[in-house]
Formats: sequence, C-alpha cells, structure tokens
Amino acid sequence: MSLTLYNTMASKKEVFAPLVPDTVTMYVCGPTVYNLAHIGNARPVVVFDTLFRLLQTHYTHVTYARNITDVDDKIIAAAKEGHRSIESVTDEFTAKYREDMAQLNTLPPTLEPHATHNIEPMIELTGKLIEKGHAYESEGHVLFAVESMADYGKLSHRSLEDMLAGARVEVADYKRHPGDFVLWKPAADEDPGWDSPWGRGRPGWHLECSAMIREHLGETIDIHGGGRDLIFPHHENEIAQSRCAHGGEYVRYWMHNAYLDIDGEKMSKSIGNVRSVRDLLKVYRGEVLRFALLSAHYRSPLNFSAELLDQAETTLGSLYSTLSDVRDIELDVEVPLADEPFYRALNDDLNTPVAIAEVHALAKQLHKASAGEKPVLKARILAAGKLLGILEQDPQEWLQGGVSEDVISAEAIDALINQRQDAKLAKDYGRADEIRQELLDQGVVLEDSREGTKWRRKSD
RNA sequence: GGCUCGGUGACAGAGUGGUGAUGUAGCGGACUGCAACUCCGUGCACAGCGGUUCGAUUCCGCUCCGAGCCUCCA
Repeated sequence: MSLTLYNTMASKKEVFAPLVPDTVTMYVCGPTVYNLAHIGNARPVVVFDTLFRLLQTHYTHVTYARNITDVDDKIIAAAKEGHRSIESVTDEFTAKYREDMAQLNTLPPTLEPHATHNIEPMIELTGKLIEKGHAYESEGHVLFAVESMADYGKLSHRSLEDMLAGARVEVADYKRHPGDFVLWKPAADEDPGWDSPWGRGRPGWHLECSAMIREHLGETIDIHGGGRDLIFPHHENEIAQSRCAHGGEYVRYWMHNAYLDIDGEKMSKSIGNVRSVRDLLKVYRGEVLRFALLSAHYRSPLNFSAELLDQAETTLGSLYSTLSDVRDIELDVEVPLADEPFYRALNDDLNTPVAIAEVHALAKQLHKASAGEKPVLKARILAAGKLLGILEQDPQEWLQGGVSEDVISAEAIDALINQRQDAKLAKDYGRADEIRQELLDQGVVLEDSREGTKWRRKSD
C-alpha cells in the first residue's frame, strides 16, 4: 500500500517515495530549551512520532532527527533572569522535554542534534553563502540576500513584493533588503559566542537546521516537518540557505501541522492560557493527551479543552475495557497490515481520526465475535494501537490506575467488594447497593460478571 | 493591505456528486436482584445566496463569519 502525504510545497497530497530505496530521512523542528514544552509544542511531536511508526512499517532504514535549539535570545534571557548559567537552563529543559515527550508515548528520535555541537558546519555554510554571493557582511552581521535567489518565497507561496506590501516592521538599516535575514550575528562579551571569520558571534535561528540536516542527514532529505507557523520565515529561509549553498533539492516533502486552540481561543501568553504538558500530566495520563491530539487530523485546527480530554479518557477507557475482556488470550498471529482499514487510513496522509474509527469498528466486532475469532481481532486492535502509540499498557492496570494520589486504595476497594459479595449472598441487596454507591462516590465503578466483580476508576 | 486555510448534527470529528462515518453525551428497549459492561433502535448535520448538474454537504461564483502567516511563536 502506498503512503500519501500532503506536501506544503505542492499544496496537495502526493504519493511518498524516498529518494534512496528503503531508506527515509526525516527532520522535525524541535524545541528551544528555555522553558517547559506546552501542549501546542507536543502536537507535532506526537504527529511525527506516529508518522515515524508508520514509516517503519514501510521501510527498513528510517532516520528521524529532531534538533535541540540550545542557543537563542530567549535562552540567554532566561539565564539572566534566573541568575544561572546558559548550560543549567538548557540542560534542565532538555531533560524535562525528553521526559514529557516520553510520557506521551513518543519514541526517541534516531538523532537529536544540538545546535551548539554543530557550530562549525554553520560557519562553513555561512562562508559558502558569502563566497557564492548570496550573503554579505554588514556591521558585524552576516545577512542572507533574499534578492539573490530567484524563487525565494516558493514554499510560503508569496513573492518579495507581497511581503513588502504588508511590511509593518522597522527594517534594520544594516540590511540591503528588508527581507534579508541574519545568518550570523555578533555576540556581546557576556553572551555565548564562537569565533568566526566575522568576529565572535552566534548563529541566526534558521542556520542550524540547514547546517545540521546537511551534516547529519545529507544534502537532500525526504521529509521535513513542523508547525504551520514555521513555513514562513523559518522553513523558507532554510530552503534559501541550503539551496543557494549546495544547489540541488533540500527537502522533498514538507509537512506542517495546524495549531491548536485552548477552549476556542488561540493559546498565547497574553491570554494566559498556555498549558504546559507537565501541568496537564498532573491531571491526565500521557496516553490521554496523545489520544486527544490524534483525535483530529494533523492539518486541522484542534480545540483543546477539558471536554476533549475527558472524552479521550472515556474513549480510551472503553477500548481498554474491551481489551480487558480478552486479556487472557494469547497472541501468536501476524496481522497483515495491507488489508487493514486503519492502515489504509494512516497511509492516507496520516488520517488518525479515521484510523481511530476503524479501531472502534474492530472493538465492536470483537464484542460479537466467537471465541475462535477473538485472537485475531485482538491482534488487529493491538496492531493499530502500536501504530497510533496507544493501547500498549496492561488493560487492568490502565482501568484501575490514574494520576490522582488521594484516592481509595485497591486494597480498600477489594475489601468493600468482598463485603458486598457477602451481602449479595445473604440477599441483603440494600447493603450491596450501599457499597456500590459508596465506591461510586469515590470514583470506582463496579461490574458484576460471571467471573466475579471487576472494578475500574471513572475519569470524573 | 498581501498570501494561505477553514465554516459538518448537543459536543468532538472524518468524508463523499446520488446508500452508513465514527466517538462522547441524550432518548427508547434487551440483558441485570439493582447497576455497569455489551447489544438493538433512535435524532430530518453539512454558514447563507446564486450557478453547473437528472441530482450537490461535496464542483464554480458571490456574501457573511473565523483562523494562521507577513522577519526569529508548534
């Protein structure tokens, strides 16, 4: 089955084929490590993690790089504000980023290049651009000359004239053209800096991705991803740097995820509705956050709200409950992915909502299946879960677990269930229902069945 | 102003030129000591107005509403 991806450059879905057979190179813009990742940062991570999983079903060699931007104005500002070193800031937030993303059940990328470990290639790239007449030195800065590139603006579908039409930002006087952007800028003595042919300085924002992609993945990569907002200027400028320095193609498929809103509003510092992944994890398990993020197609805006998360929790609970019913079934069946509706959906530009709907369809079939049909259905659900990064935990632990701490213990629940069992045997249904209600008040739902009484924690 | 992109049922969210998305919640029923789970049934959804068409939520145009980007924000 072929994989189709929406390519921002072409503005349409295209059949994906890697440049080198059976080998895929993918680069996704990672975090600037100066604060905690918020849920908006998590969306591309979860989306491209899902793509990473999918690609691995098609190709033997999949290299997925996600950079760490550890030199930046915001980092310097954070260090100054906290009276601490740059390294202590970047180390802390790099570690927390990895922890938070791991909680979302995302696989570690194959490579995690740090900007500060790749300064040399950035200096080389800058030198090459000057050499070829695409960049110039001005007042200690090195700037890329956008007019030197004929098709600058191709990715964002705009021309230099269009950009100037709406220009509302003061243009630094050291720029030849208002659209010129910084490759290298001088560093103050107390700020981090590296020696270069243009004096002690540090790289401009766009430079690191171009240089690190070249350094670690090669001249042309297959997929480059990130949030929509990166299309311009970031990715546009990466293209300019890389194409003008090396010629050839830079990226073959550009992918961009849409934003998410919080309770119907744009997430922004000024509104004060920025939600960090770390804070959300105090209330919802990582898999719930992941499921919520995958519940909309990655190119559609997603409204993130308590309702969405509660729905995600309920839905996951019901799927785990289905798996719980068949937890004793041993699996030794291979699932031919090519025949699977959920696989078809994922291969259609990562249509996760449809893939999830197909999982529901499988769950429904499983409920009605004969004993002989159950193993293969269970295997199919788990195969879908593996690709989506969900349903990989023990069902009973999921249903009986949670993130809250001050809840009734499993031992206390079992004790009450035993009491209720005695009451039922004595036909004291009044007492039995009392216990049921008592547990329900503490968020515990009981289910009587032939095998005995099962319990699970309710989301709210 | 320029460039992109959207408006689907109570809510979330796919998709299609003519039959069903799916989920959550709701309602009715079966099952249950009562529940829960599960099953069965159920709700006249496609912003508005024109056009193309035998037929449009799906194609085209206009209107209204909304979003993102326009120099370092996923």
